[in-house]
Amino acid sequence: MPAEMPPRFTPGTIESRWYTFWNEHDLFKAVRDIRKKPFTIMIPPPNVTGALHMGHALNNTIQDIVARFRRMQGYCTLWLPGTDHAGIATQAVVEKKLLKERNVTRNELGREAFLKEVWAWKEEYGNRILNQLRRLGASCDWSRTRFTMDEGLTRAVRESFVRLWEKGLIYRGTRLINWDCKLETAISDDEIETTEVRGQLVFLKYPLKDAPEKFVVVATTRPETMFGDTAVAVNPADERYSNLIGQSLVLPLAGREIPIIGDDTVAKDFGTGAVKVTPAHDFADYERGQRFNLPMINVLNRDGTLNEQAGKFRGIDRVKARKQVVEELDALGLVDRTEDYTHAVPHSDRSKTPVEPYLSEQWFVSMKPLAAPAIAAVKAGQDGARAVTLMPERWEKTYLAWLENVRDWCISRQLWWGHRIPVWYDMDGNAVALREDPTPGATHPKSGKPLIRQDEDVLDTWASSWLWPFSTLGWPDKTADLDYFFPTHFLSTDRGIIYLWVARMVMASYEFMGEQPFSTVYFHATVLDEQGRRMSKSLGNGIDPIDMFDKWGVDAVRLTLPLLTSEGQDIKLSESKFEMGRNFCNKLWNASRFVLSNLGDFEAAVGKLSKPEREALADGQVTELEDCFIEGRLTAAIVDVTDALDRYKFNEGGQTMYHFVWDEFCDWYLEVVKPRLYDGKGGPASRLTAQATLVRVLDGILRLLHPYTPFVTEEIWQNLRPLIAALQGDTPPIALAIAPWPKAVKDRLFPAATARFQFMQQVMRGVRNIRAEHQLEPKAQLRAVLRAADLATLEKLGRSEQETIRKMCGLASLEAGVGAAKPRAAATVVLGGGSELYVDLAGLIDFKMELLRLEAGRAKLAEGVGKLKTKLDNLSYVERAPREVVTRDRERLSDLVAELARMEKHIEEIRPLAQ
RNA sequence: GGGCGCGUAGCUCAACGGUUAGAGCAUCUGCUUUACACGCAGAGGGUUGGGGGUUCGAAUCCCUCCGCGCCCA
Repeated sequence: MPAEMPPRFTPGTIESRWYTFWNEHDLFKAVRDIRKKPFTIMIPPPNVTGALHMGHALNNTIQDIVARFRRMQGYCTLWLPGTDHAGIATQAVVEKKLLKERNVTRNELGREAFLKEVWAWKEEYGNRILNQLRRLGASCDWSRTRFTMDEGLTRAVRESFVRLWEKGLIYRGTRLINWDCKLETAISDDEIETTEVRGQLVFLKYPLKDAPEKFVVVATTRPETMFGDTAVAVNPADERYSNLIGQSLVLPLAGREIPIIGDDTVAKDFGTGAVKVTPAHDFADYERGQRFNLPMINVLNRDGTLNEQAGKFRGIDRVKARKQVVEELDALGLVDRTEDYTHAVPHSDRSKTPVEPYLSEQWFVSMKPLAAPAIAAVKAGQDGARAVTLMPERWEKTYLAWLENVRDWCISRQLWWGHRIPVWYDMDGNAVALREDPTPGATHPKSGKPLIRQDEDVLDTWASSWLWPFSTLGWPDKTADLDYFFPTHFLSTDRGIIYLWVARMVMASYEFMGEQPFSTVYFHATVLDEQGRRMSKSLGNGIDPIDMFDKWGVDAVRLTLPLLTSEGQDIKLSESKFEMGRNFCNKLWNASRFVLSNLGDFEAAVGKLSKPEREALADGQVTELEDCFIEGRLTAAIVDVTDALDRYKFNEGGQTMYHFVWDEFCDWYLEVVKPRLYDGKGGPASRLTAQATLVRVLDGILRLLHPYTPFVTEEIWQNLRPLIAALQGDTPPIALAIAPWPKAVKDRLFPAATARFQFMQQVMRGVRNIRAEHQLEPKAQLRAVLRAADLATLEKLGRSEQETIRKMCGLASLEAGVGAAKPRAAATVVLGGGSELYVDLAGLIDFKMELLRLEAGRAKLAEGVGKLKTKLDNLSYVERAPREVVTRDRERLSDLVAELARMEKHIEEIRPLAQ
């Protein structure tokens, strides 16, 4: 055993050591190879301002499992990493920093100087999250790291913009958009966080024009927007108001006349059933305004203060104005009442201020024409195949619902950090989009007048990330990478960005590449806290993955996360959950210590073999029962794990390995094989076979586990590597990370040996059960008798297996035979298939206990018999159920009946002893 | 309001319509057995949220009610 293997697995040092090793040998570099199939994963680029959170840890663990699995399977695997420039977030971070450190604003600095500052910040801090991914063990091709503001990706953004422009799919228009009053920019839905706010619902009285003493009362949480009201809407089915439809109201303070309109989308039971309509400051009202052709009156300035429409309230911030307007109206007797009211208010994720729906001139992309192919992509064709498969499948519905009702995309942002909109204007304001910056003196292609200025705004960050699957490979150039690695194969992401990113990538890919961006999209679980709440900074309930890496080891975290969830179900996480992964890693570590410590003489022994002898050993031509058993179980594990990973069932693969390593390899094989290693059981040949089996099976385990726990498996495997080399007579790969994925050999399932081994397990469990239930001295040497049902059963247990049972169960003797006699005073275990096990307990126990034990067993059997009888007595069951099901039940019943009878016989035999 | 999901052992979760519903943690009983106490050997623990239906057969499919979560409006 290598001296450096301590009895507890200590993850710390080996993690960085192997990560460095893998990279120094360029093992993750995807080198195009026409003989290999490509397998491509594009990382969902995290914000360059970001820090690794648990969602990232899970998502990137999943991607790394797939990447490592495919790499080991021999695919030319590319996992391409990178970050996005996160326009608003990054600009906000740098603005804050400048204000704090130098007390300057970006406006004081000027656009160019400010952008220099942002780039400097990016160079210094922008790699944090990528380094955290390295810590996680991510097997990315770092040589291909991309950033959405790279020269190449910038060119891609520009090319895409101009192409859409040329197709007439980009237009400028005045629309209602989400406005961040603090940052003074349009923002996307993604940058909005809806929070519950305690506010007030104010009931305002709007007088009827023709009967000023009468009022319509409207309820609102934003009274200050009343200056923008251009109607009051009621449900036409609402008897309280239906007769008023068509009449006019006089808008207080403003004195304007506004109509009462009938709109069946108005909720009769909300507030008073009459709502003020403010098309320029409310999304529902905006649509209402369009339908009813209402005027739109903007009452806000860019900074959130009221504008001249608000008369004397002009220049006052909307929140302050809210109070003042109510006071003023109250003085006029126009406030009916106020109620406390808790409601959901959209806040800007960045500035934490309430977002205002704001009417402004922005650039938009027409989405309808782009949506059609993206819709077709997820729908199954005639052959049942689809270009893009969503997992779990149910997200198709969400995806389709969005695309089928897709609205035009506001792509302009009033920021400096981002891709500047490649649109230039002449002196008359005629716009043109250009691939290259215009040379001095360039003119507008249509007006012929000189282009005098570029649009000030930048594009939404998503306008670059929707190109990510191909811009990262060199598009718009026709590169060899693009040709080889695209379309990509697997995308793992958060379901929260299904619209913002996933659907848009599919649209962009069909538009610009003519095919799908990826074949499978996997929406991973959301990581919640112990109480099932989303982890968030404001709640402070987040668990920092880096802390968990330090505390439990990266492998433990990586293994635990997929083990905790089946596909699509969210994870309720607490720190202590990682104990499971930590304990497993330690188990694997110690099993390996055991194996390696018993292989000191292995290389020398193998060296003495002839070539055919060595090859037979290497081929796993095993003879002993336990060797066949564990080889068979390994084969089954290979089949199951490969299948699970092929289907992206990470939980299943992890469970399979957990169970195989712990319950089969450690608990049974290692224990059974010990006498051959320690005590010379079976002689030197048997020892060598055991050693070869240990090498082979541990090698297989390490390979199968490597995608889940890359560090500990690599560490162990490197220790095992010389032994693998000796056994195989060749040079294994330099690292487990690039070792071939195990292949299952069909004829190595060994079903007969497995059944025999399981019989042996049954016997041993029987003895252990008796020992425990009767609280016998652990060291008491017991005499056991196995009465086999028949010769075939008896032959399941060879001399060697009987010895194993004796040794592992602490038996003085084990007598086995078809006609073996039951000792007079014995505890009994009725085994399946007609065999029985007796443990002679004369003078050792109170047989009242044994009577109770048997009676409990009888009750269980009787219950089973009862259930099966009822089932089989049912004629329609026998007639309608599949024959094999009925046959199986019949056999099972006759077994149980026989067992029950024998159990009863034993009870009667015991009864006199229990007096 | 519309859509989606969830409710199974004390807790967290599994379980292609078909053996007596399984794991991990927790609990209980033993154990310093020379890989591992981050361990070993045993055990207990369930009217699968309630009600109804389909079926030979339901945790699983349908309806309904109750509770919880998410998305869209």
